[in-house]
Amino acid sequence: MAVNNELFKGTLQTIILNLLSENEKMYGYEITQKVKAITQGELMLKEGALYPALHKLEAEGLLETTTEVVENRVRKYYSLSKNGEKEVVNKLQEAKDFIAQLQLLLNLKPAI
Amino acid sequence: MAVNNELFKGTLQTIILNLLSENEKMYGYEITQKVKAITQGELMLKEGALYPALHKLEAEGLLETTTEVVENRVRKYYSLSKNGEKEVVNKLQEAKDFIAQLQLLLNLKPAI
DNA sequence: TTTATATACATAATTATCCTATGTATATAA
DNA sequence: TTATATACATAGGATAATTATGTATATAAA
Repeated sequence: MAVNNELFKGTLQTIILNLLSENEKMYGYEITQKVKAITQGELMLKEGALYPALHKLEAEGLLETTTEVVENRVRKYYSLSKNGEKEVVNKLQEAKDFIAQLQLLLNLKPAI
Repeated sequence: MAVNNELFKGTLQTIILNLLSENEKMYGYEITQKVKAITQGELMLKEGALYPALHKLEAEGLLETTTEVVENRVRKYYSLSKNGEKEVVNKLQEAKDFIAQLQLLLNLKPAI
């Protein structure tokens, strides 16, 4: 029973940047598997969404890459640049604000 | 300081349906003002997003309309249909699941 | 008086983001 | 030899929202 992927629009960059803030370096396929594991298979990050997003973040200077060959297959590792480290803080705050506002709008505010 | 509207993509229908589950009937302009008030001006619901969304929900049979003339201006009131009342429950659950997964992915899970 | 703002609806054109489908390539299990 | 997993990449299409524009009335400000 997967979640409605439509809702995750706009959150992909934040998810990628946050994963890379917790792991020194990750490669694309690894990111898809990590997302799958964290959400217990509910969110399947598609290649057609992931790779363009990674390329865009790299073009914006938020990610840096190194390539390694492992078992005759090329792996392209991504890691946060200095700017990426700064940006992930902003993106996470944006996400927090977004969730707070959405909970307000939908009356989902948990009684703490 | 407005939130990143990009993140709200996909949540608009849920927001509209939820507001209409709390109010017997609302008209478009009223919905934009209500959203503005709830979020204290952080989320500005644009007409170009709202009206097409209302028309779509009506076309799907989730909303019903009545028109009234108030101070020489036409108001088009929207209210939940029977199907709309059922659908708002599903949409809210989807939103809850989405928020939970996003909090997991971004390590925003509050320590309860 | 005419300009700006608020109210009230609507839609066309553009932009952004994601998904589906497809392609290349290696390794391993069935 | 077929399917599955690993690993990257991109073209084409779908969806949804934004921007811009249009119509129209009422009122406050300049």
